[in-house]
Amino acid sequence: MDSTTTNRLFFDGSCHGNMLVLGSGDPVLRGSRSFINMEDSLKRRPFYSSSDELIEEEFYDEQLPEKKRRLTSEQVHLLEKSFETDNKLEPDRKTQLAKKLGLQPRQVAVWFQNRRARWKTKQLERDYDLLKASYDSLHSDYDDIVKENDKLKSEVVSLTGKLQIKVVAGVELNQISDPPLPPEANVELTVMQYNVKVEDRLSSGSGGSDVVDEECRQLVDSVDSYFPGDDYGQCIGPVDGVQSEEDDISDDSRSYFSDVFAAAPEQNHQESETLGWWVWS
DNA sequence: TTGTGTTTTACGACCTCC
DNA sequence: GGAGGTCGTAAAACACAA
Repeated sequence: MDSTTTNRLFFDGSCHGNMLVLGSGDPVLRGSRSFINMEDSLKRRPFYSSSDELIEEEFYDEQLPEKKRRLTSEQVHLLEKSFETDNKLEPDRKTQLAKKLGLQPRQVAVWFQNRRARWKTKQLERDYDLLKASYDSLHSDYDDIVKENDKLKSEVVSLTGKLQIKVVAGVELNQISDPPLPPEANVELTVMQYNVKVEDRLSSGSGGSDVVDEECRQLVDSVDSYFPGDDYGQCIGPVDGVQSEEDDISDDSRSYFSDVFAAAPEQNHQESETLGWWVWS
């Protein structure tokens, strides 16, 4: 048992001779208490319930252990009202309150100390709740942005793939054209149109099957799901001026995608870098 | 009734301010 | 240096489920 524990052993009765009797219907003995530690005997302080209960001084028993008792609801109510007015306790106010409540000034001071501690705990809980609500809101916004980001990314990938297929189509059509299309020709064919033309050519018995590159056919056959791979680059030649009549895009967009086409083989190897900033986590 | 968790009262140690 | 504050904690009082 440490000194603190020892000091907290109470004795019923007080060297100061104060004795408190029970309030009506209250079984709690209202005696004055202090510590058992002899070194602290001079620090002993009596407890009081109310000033008008300080009677029958000779009734107390020094041999009985002190009982810690709670303040009455009236005392607590008055203390609470005072606390609402000001949570700090000036000496005058402390004295007045103690006198009014029939308590030791020290008890009033301790009550305010403990009350401030409880208030602080509650305040911390309120602050935590506010911060958590704020965090949850931000997190929700973040999730929405990530979803929108993913959606836009997949849209870009899909559109880029489709446009690259059209480039391939333009190149192959040029290869099988008789006579070949001039390099600067503006190839305005959709993938569907390309497929029809190629099939017509192949079915004509002209021996054109040797011309069609099998790998490039595969690319054409998978327009919707195709994502640029390592093989498609070899099928792509100079593509300046290629555009589709189906794409309702601005001049700026066109020039952007032209750059994409020209850089496609390189992009194929650097895609993760190119799109890296899209990814937040 | 009893075991257990929570609240309240009270204290010591330490810190800050005048 | 003293008064009064916070902080951490002990222990009584209290609430409540089993």
